[in-house]
Amino acid sequence: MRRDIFQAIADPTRRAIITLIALQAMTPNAIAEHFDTTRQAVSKHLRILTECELIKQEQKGREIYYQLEIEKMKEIDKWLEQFRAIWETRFNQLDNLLTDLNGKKKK
Amino acid sequence: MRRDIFQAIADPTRRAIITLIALQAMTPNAIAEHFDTTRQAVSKHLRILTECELIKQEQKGREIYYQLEIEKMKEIDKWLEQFRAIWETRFNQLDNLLTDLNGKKKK
DNA sequence: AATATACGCAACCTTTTGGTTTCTCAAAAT
DNA sequence: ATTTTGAGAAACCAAAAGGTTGCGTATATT
Repeated sequence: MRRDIFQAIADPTRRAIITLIALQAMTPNAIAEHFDTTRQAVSKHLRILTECELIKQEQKGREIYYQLEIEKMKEIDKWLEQFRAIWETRFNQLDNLLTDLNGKKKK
Repeated sequence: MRRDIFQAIADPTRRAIITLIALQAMTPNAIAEHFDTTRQAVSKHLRILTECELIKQEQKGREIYYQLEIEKMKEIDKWLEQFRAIWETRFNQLDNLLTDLNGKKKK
């Protein structure tokens, strides 16, 4: 069973859950109300998200509040870093090209 | 058949392919040499990546070079944006807290 | 004490995924 | 002209994903 962040965010429902609880912790029932599935299905998604440590639980009486581990989200950002370097380079190349063209014009 | 970027980058082999061809276009055979699978398996991954427009092909004789569509990668970045806002806010809150503590110390 | 609620867990089912093997076709090499 | 090489397409398969229903248990409510 592969369980990493990229796997976790592949599912659109899970991405929606992440967005939903990003600002405030919620219980499985409360979350399920936002979707067109059963609580159990949501519960499964929550388990997957928990297993890859994207969310954490906090028990309050018989209710369990799920909260986003925002720090973990940075791992995606970290992976993107290598490509960001490329698209910024592309931008710089364009920039240089424009500068060169300007230079030629001025000559 | 769901075919979006998040789905595409969920597979570790596909992420590796993306990284591999990020800097220079490669043929399926050349790509497959880097992995422990058959060319056909790689070919399937390439098809999925092509379908969600993360890569594009360029035919040269009987060889097909696959190249990363770096622009498409920005869509992931775009999704992350909402969370970046949160983790920067958290940082600011911490910053404010530290400032407050400093203020109290100074009093 | 009895009932209702919140939740996780397990069993089960269907569809999707990731892979392999085989086939075909077009371009290159001999 | 024949053979080799690069590559997509199709058929097939095992494993995983995503969902459902049913059950057990702990906490609240009455």
